[in-house]
Amino acid sequence: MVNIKQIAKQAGVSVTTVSRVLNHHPYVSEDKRLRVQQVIEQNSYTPNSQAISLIRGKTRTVGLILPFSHHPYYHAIIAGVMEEAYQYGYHVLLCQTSYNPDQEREYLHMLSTRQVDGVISCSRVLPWAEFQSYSESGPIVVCEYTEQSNLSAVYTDHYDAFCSGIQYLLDRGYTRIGYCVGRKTSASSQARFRAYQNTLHAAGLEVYSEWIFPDCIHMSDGEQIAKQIAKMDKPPSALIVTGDEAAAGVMLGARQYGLRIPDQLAIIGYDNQPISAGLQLTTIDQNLQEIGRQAFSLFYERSLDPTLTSAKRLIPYTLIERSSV
Amino acid sequence: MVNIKQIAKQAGVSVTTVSRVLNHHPYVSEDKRLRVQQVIEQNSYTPNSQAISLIRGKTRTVGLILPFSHHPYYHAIIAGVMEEAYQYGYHVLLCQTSYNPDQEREYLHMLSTRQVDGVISCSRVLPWAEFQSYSESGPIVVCEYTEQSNLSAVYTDHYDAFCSGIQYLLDRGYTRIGYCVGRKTSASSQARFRAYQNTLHAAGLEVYSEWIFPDCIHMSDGEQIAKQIAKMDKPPSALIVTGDEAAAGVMLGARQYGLRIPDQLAIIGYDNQPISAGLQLTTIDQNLQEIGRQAFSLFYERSLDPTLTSAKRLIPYTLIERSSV
DNA sequence: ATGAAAGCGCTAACAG
DNA sequence: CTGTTAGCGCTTTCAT
Repeated sequence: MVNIKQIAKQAGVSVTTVSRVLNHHPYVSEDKRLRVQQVIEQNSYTPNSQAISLIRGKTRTVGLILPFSHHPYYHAIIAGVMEEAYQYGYHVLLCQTSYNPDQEREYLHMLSTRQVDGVISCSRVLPWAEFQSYSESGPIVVCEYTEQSNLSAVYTDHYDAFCSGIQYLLDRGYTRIGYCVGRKTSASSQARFRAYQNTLHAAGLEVYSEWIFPDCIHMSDGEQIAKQIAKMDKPPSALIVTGDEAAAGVMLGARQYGLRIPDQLAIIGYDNQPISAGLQLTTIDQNLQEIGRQAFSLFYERSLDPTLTSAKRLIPYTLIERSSV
Repeated sequence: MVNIKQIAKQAGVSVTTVSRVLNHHPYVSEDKRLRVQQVIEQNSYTPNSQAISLIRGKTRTVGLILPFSHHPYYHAIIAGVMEEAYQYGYHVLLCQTSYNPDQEREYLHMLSTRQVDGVISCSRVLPWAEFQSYSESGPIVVCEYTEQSNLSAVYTDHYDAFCSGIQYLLDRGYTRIGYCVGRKTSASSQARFRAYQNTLHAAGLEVYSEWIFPDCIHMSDGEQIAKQIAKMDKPPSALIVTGDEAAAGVMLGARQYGLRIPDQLAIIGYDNQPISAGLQLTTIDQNLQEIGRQAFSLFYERSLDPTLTSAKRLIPYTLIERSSV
């Protein structure tokens, strides 16, 4: 592997001059610049980015932490982050945690070891205090709501979005409303539970805990839930499912188990994934790609100017009406 | 940021000793080891990985090149690569090319700049000769068939898989067989065309070019094709669609445009994605996750032992019978 | 068992 | 405009 020293020698100049040519500095005579460039070409020399990262203290890489890379929800965010990162010449290091706190620590730790300039997290499992402590080593952006002062955040108002989904169902005469979420303990699931309680209470309706289905993430989860509902004595007549993939599962399961949509079961999905368009599924689009883009740009701004304080960005959602309600 | 020198000073030892402790070398007295470890803890010191990469000439990172991160096909491969990479303590850098040759070059170039130890490519657009030239700087694995001697490859026998799909349809009495592919010019599409021609000719059937649909990648593409088919004077009665997402689109479109499945249109998908299970779609599973895993392990072996020559690995496929045929 | 010193490949004062 | 020099933070001979 040829290095800058050898280039300098071959071109008969100092390494500094080579460095200047490399970095497009002014004050290099035209003939030397040409000579150096020629030698660089001849040797197809390229600077070692490890050395540059070491000296500059920057890697132009951001870590993207997610629980698993197997779900369209994360793909949408990945796509948004990648799009923006590419714009600014940054690389994205994929960090899969499987919700394992040790693995999460390990990845956050890359901030301390300067392997990445910052981190974007889609799935914190560590307690906020510990999680936040890593931000001493570089900007961290989370894709969920937080009040932690050192963390930047890009998020959907899940409470509000859920209320509006429920209200949409109420407005259309549905009174037996249920919902499906992913991990019950997540902050967004808790916000949704509050939204559910408050909106139904306000409408003078009762809340049945049997109509709340947790651990509904993949298509197969949705199918199982449809199966359950088909057997219930007192089934919900409408369902909000936080994720189009799972919602699609409910739809397909409903078909299998003889539930007509939307007559017997109305469904609102989440995220406006391609599948929701295909199935004519009404859905709440929380604009995941935009969340990814904004997450990167929040990281980027703070990376350029470390004196910047953390920022919070609320991303608006849209209810997309199709024919599953 | 505290460095090894400061740790050494605080612990009253040399940097060498600290380095030894860090790297679990023998020949460090127990008391010094303890002292050093304490100081490391106190300062929550972590070695700078840029410096280590620089000195070792390795980054423990592999670049994963793909055209876009917006399709379940790539997610499955990503998941496989990530799984294996994690096992060996490697990181994965995501490199999105949008099929742009310049971008592809740029990413391959990271091999020369030592930003990654190797590259796994799911989407080569550069000519083989140029593409292969980058392998001088490190191992490259492609997820497609190639005869290039310096490239490792993990691939499905697309010719064979396609033949068996067509044969499956022929065996069930279908004679008007068509198919959908992604990019028509890709090597796999060409193999499929040959498989199509040869198998149909062997069966004494004619080949209609109108039954070959290119650019069928996303769900919406599939829907459009169903629409076209519904309008055709002489429509195919069976279709192989290389990708379950697109196949799902065809199914859903078929429903919309009044084609019964499988009576009026039989469909075989590809990849055994979750959606195919949901829709009861018969599909050819080319085991994408395994392709990802093997791709990493091929990279890994060559990275450990650079004298190793390139390897080719054929991954078997399976036809999964459900009810769309 | 321990440390001094020489780099890894590059950038950036500083001096000319 | 150009080159000398001192590091960036770490590992690794080579002495001791």
